[in-house]
Amino acid sequence: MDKLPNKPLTLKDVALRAGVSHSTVSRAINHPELINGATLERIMKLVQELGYHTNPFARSLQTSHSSTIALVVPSISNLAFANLTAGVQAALEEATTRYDLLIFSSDENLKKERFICNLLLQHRVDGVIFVSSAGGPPPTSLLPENMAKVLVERSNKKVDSLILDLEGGLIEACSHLHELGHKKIAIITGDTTSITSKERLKWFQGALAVFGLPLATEYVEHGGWTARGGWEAMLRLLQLPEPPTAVFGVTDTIAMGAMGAASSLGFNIPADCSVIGFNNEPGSSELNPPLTTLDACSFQIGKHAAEILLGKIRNPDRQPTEVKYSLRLLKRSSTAPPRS
Amino acid sequence: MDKLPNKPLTLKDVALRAGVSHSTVSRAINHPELINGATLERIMKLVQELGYHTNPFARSLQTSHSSTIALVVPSISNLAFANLTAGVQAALEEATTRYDLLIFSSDENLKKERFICNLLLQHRVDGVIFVSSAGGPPPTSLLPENMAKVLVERSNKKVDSLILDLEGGLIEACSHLHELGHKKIAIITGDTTSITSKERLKWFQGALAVFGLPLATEYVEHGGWTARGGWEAMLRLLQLPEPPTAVFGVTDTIAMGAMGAASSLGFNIPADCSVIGFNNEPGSSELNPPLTTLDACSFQIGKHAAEILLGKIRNPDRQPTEVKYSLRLLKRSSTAPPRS
DNA sequence: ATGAAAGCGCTAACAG
DNA sequence: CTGTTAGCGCTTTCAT
Repeated sequence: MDKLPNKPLTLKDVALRAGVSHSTVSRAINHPELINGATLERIMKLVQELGYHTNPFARSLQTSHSSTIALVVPSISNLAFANLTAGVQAALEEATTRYDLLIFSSDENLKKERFICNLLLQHRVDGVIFVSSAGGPPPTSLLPENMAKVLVERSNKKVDSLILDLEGGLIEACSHLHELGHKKIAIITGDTTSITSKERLKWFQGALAVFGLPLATEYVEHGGWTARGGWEAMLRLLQLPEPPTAVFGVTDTIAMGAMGAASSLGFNIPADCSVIGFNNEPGSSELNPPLTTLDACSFQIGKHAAEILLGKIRNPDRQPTEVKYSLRLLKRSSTAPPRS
Repeated sequence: MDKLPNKPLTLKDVALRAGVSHSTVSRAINHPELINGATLERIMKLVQELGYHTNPFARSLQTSHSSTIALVVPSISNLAFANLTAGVQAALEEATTRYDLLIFSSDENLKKERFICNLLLQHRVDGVIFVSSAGGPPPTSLLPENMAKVLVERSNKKVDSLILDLEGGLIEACSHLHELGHKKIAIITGDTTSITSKERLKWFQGALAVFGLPLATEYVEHGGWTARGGWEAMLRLLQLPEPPTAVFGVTDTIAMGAMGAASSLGFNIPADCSVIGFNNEPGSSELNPPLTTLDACSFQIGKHAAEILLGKIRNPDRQPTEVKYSLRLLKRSSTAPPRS
């Protein structure tokens, strides 16, 4: 008739019923190989029946690790990052040891990123995955040397990192456009300041150069990472005295907005203007028209990042590596030869 | 020259330097009003300088609350839920006391949902927000009475819940279609089993009835919650001997896929077929054409849910309430009169 | 207003 | 193989 909010069981409760000491129960759970077969069985059955669960606070206090990892993304409400997050979750579910996932949004804001680092420190997460942080140096320096880290889309010799082969990917994209006969090719980046934008712009320009194509300043627009931004940028591009015949959006979302804008103006995609995106976000192949894009395998990368992180936690002495993902160009219907 | 991975400071470290006992430091942090002004100041300055942070495990072990809340969504890589998540994060950031956010995906899977409940139990989260759980009764019964909970898009007298006014919203949507002159209206749901699908279908059918419109069985399709699914469902609909002149997708993502499919077949949206979505996901207004949709304010709802949860944690005795969100129909360009 | 002491539940020596 | 013991770092009576 215990009316109290049933207090969780403790090791002692189990020990009492099993007729052993609480440390034996602890051992049974953490190092079963050290326990007599019969006793072990008896204990584990009891644990099952009673539904005992180790108090994570007590355990963490003792072991000083939290079984928690953190993921820091610029924004969770961005399909590519949401996808990457799902990949991380998937890896965590497959892992043999349970890890909880704490998610933070940095909003591409350096100050907030530092604040988050502080939080990670306080909460003593076992590891952290940083995705394409804001400008400046990755904030990993604010974190203890011995905290496992992996960087995504940002490189740093001293930390494991997963990066994209922007050079190769953008050459492939520009090659495609070049083969179709495009000469006037514009780009819509996310913003003017973020490293992500700058890098994609840089390699895009480099790729154009490979084909002897210049990049006029008026062909560099900024879309604020949103569909709306892509829309507005496209409007500006299309109003140019000499509008581009092809546009690269540094994100599918931006590219989608660009296509919407063009269509709203009565332009036909791809006949009047080709569009290429980046990420292969879910749904991009169902747009009108289906979007040609560079597939960045966000889910896969998230999963891989988590696997690397878990490995690093298990074996902290492994040398940091950098793995480079190549981008695959998915040719769909948003690209075609320019109107002659 | 301490080479060790600098161990975090403890209360004792601070106490030592401040020339007081560790309990005084603890009090200074948790109950400053009990401490002598001068001492308090001295201690807090030290805390600042040294960068001391309470060890969360020790505190939680003592207080048995975790300063962590959980969010359980069907899938994080779904724009509406990602948006809702962002709303939850926003509320947490604005709150006076820090709470960490643990995120779980239930995949609309009852078994997994139960597993997650188990996890929540083990991790002793202070509260949980369940979003449109899988079929069956909400799993809140598996959780201790005294754990704060809020349900989103699922109602339950005994728990705070946020629900959508599907009835009103769908009547508005159908009214719009009816006024435009549509008679042959189809629906693409998410799946055949989930409560979310069933409810939206039910109220859609009810809304059609309000205008004297029947819903033929062949006008009920299922899109698996994805753009691809919406695409395929639309293909089936359009191949019917008598294809619908308007389609309601229970999700913008599904509706987007439906529009893409129609376009790929050479149909013009909205001239040949109107499309209405649900959620007003980011980007829906930049589609080709911009999608008419029922705005479900996901971000706002997430934020509100978190606020309610925090209130509940603070004041557990408050009566559970149910707040109903009305849906606003955003008329954009994907709806028009049917071809005469 | 402050200190001493107990103990949250657990893990990991250390004995036996 | 198992029990005893000593903390992990903190909050909170209970004294003073």
